[in-house]
Amino acid sequence: MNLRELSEKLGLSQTTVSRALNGFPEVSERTRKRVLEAAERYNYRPNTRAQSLATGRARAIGHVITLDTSHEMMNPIFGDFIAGAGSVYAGAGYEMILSVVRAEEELDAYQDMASRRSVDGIIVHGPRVGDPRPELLDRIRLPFVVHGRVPGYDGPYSWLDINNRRAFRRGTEFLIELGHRRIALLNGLENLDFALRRRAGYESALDAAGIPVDTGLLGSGEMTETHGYLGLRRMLDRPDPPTAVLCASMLQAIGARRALDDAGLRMGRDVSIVIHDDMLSYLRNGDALPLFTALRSSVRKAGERCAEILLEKIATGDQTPTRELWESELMLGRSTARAPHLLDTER
Amino acid sequence: MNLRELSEKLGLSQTTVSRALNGFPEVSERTRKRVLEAAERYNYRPNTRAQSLATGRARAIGHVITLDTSHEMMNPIFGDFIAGAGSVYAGAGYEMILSVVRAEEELDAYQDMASRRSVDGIIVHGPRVGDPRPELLDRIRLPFVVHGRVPGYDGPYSWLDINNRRAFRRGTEFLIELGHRRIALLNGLENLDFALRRRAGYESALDAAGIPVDTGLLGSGEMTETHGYLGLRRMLDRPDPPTAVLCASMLQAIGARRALDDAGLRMGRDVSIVIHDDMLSYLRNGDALPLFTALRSSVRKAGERCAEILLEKIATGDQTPTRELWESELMLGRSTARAPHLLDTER
DNA sequence: CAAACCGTCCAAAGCGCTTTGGGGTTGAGT
DNA sequence: ACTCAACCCCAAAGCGCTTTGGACGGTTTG
Repeated sequence: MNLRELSEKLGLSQTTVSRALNGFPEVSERTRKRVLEAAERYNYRPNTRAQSLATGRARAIGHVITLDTSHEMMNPIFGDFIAGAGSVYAGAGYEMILSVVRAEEELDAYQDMASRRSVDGIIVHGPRVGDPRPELLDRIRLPFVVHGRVPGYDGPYSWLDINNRRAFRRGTEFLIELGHRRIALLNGLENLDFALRRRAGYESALDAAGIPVDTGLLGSGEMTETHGYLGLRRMLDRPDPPTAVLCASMLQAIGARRALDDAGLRMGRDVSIVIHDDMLSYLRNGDALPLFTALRSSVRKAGERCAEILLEKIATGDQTPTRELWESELMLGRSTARAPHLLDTER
Repeated sequence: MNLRELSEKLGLSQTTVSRALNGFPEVSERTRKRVLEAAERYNYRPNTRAQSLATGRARAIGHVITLDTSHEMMNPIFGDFIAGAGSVYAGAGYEMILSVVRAEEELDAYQDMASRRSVDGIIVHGPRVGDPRPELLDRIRLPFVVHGRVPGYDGPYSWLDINNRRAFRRGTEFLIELGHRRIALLNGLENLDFALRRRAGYESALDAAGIPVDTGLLGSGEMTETHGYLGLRRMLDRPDPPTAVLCASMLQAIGARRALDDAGLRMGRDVSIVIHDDMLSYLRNGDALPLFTALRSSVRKAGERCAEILLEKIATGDQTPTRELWESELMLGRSTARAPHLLDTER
C-alpha cells in the first residue's frame, strides 16, 4: 500500500492524504479522521526512502563503530549506550544506522554517510588525542554530538561527558583518606580522552597529598578482565605492591580481584579497589550493597541524552553547542577498607 | 554533488554516468575510466535514498533489539554479534539499521521496517518459545535469518545455530568422567531456545550416566555476573552442594567463582566449572591456557555468517532455507579437576 | 452586490537515482 | 554504395513521497 493507492481508496488526492497524515492545518478534521482510519486499516506507512528523498532529511542518525585492526575490540559499554540512544530514536521516529568499519576506513565511513545523505547527524564515540573527526564533520556540515570530549580541539562542538577528572580525583582522595599511600591505577587506553582525564584526576589527588606518582603503579589498557588481571598481578609481584587500586571499569576490577585471589590476598582487607561503574545492564555492581566501591554514572542515560541533544540540534538547526558535564556518584561498597598498616596499628 | 551535476561536468548524460558507475557493459572503457575518475575527484557518491527508491531495494538490513520491560537487559553478546554482521554489511555496501524497542512494540517494529521499505531483510535475535516473529516475517515476505532456532516453528526458515545440546551434553559428560556426580547447571533464561537445548543436553548426559536430575542444582536466569553469583551461592548453602557447575556464559562463571571465593572454596580443586564461551572480545578466556574449561564458539563469526547467509538469500532470491549447525570446541582450562572425593581417595 | 476572504482540496513539479527504449556513428560485409 | 550489427550514448519515464501554487465554492465584508 502506497500513498497513491491509499488516496484512490479514499477518493482524495495524494496531497490531501499526505497533509492529513502529517497534521497540516488545511485539511478538515472530518477528512483527517477518515484518512487516519483508512491508513490504520490498510496498515499504510510512508516509504521512508521516498519521504527522505522528498524532504531532504533522512530521519536517521549514524553511529560509526571502529574496530581496532589489531585486536578488533568491541567496547563493552557500546551495547548499553546504543540501547539508550536507540530508544530515543525510536520514540522520535528516527532510524539508527550503524556502520562497523576498520580503523583505516573510519573517516571514509563518515564521508560516505554524509555524501550519500543517509543520515542527518552523527554520534562520535570514543574521542581520542588528535581525533580528526570533529574537523571533518564540521567541514562537511554534518551535525554531531561527541560522547566525551576531544582533546586539543577547540571548535564549538556539542558534547556530553562525565567529569572523569573529578571522579578519579575523588576516588583517589577517598583511598588516601583511608590511609592508603601506594595506590595503583588500572586505566583505559591512554590515547583516549577519558583515560587521560582519569589519569590527571588521579595524579592531582596524589600531588595534593604529597604522594609521588610511581610509574610502576600505572597500568593502561583495554577494558577487559584480562588486562585487569595481568595489570594488577604485575604490580603485586613488585617489592612494594599497592594496597589500593583504582580501576577504570568493572571488568578490569573483576580481573584485578582474580589477581588478588591468586596471590592469596583478600579484596577490601588487604587491597582496596575503587572502580568506575558505567552501570552496564549485564554487569550490575550489586544493588543495595555494591560489591565494589564505585564512582558511577549510567552510560545508558548518556546514550539517551546524547541522542536527545543531537535530535534537538537537528530539529532547531541551532548552531550553538550544547555541553553537559555529569558528575559521577560515589557509592560505598565492600571493596574498600582502611589501609592494612593502619589496621595493624589499631589492632 | 549529485548525478546530474556530475554528468554535466563530464558532458555526458545521467544514464551513461550511472551505467559507467554501476559497471554496465554498454559504456566504453575509456568513458568509464573518465567517469570513475571524476566521481573520485568530486567525491561523488550516489544518494542512497534516491537509489533505493529507484531500485526498490533498500540495501539495508534490520536488527531489532528488544528491551525487556522489567530489567531492560542488553544481551552481552550483542556487541560482538553486531560487529561481525556489521563488517559483512560494510563489505557488501549494505547499511545496518538498528531498532531498539520495548517488548510490546517488537512486532510493530518489524511491520514498520517492512512497510516503510527501509530494509531488505532482517536478522532475528534470541528466538524463544512461541516466538511470533518467523510467522510474521513470512507473512509480510521479508527475508530473514534466525540466530538460533525457533522452538515449535516448522516453517522452512533459515537459521544458524550452535549445537547447544551436544555442547552441554559434552560438558556434562566431561565432568562425569572426572568423577563428579553433583553437577549444577547455571542456565540462561529458559524461555529462550538456546537455554532449553542446553538444559536438554545436560539432562541427557546425566540420564546416560544414571544420575538423577536434582532440581536444587538447576538455576536459570540472565547472563550476568550477579545471577552466577547468587545462583551458585544458593546451591552451596544446601546440605549437599555441587562439586561441579556448568555455566551458560563466562559472566555467570565469574559470578560463580566469586561465590566460591566467598565460601572459601577453590575453583578447580573444590568445585569444577565448565562454561560456554562466546569468545566476546572484552571477555577473553585466556589465550594459551584458558582460565575456564570451556565449550567455545565465536559469536562474532556467527554474526558474520548470519549476515552472509541473509545477503545471499536476498541477492539470489532463493527461497530454500539455509541452515547451519556449528559445533562448539572443548577447551581445557584451569577450572576443572577430578572430583574432590576421588582426590581424597587417591591421596 | 461585488469584492475580498477563508476553508478545503487538487494538479503538477521535483527530490536523485535507475532503467526502458531507442538513436546516432562506425566499420565490416555484400 | 548500401545494409546491418556493434558500439556508445541519450531522453524520458518512473520510484513514492512532499510541497508549491492555485482552484473552487461558500461566507463575510464594505
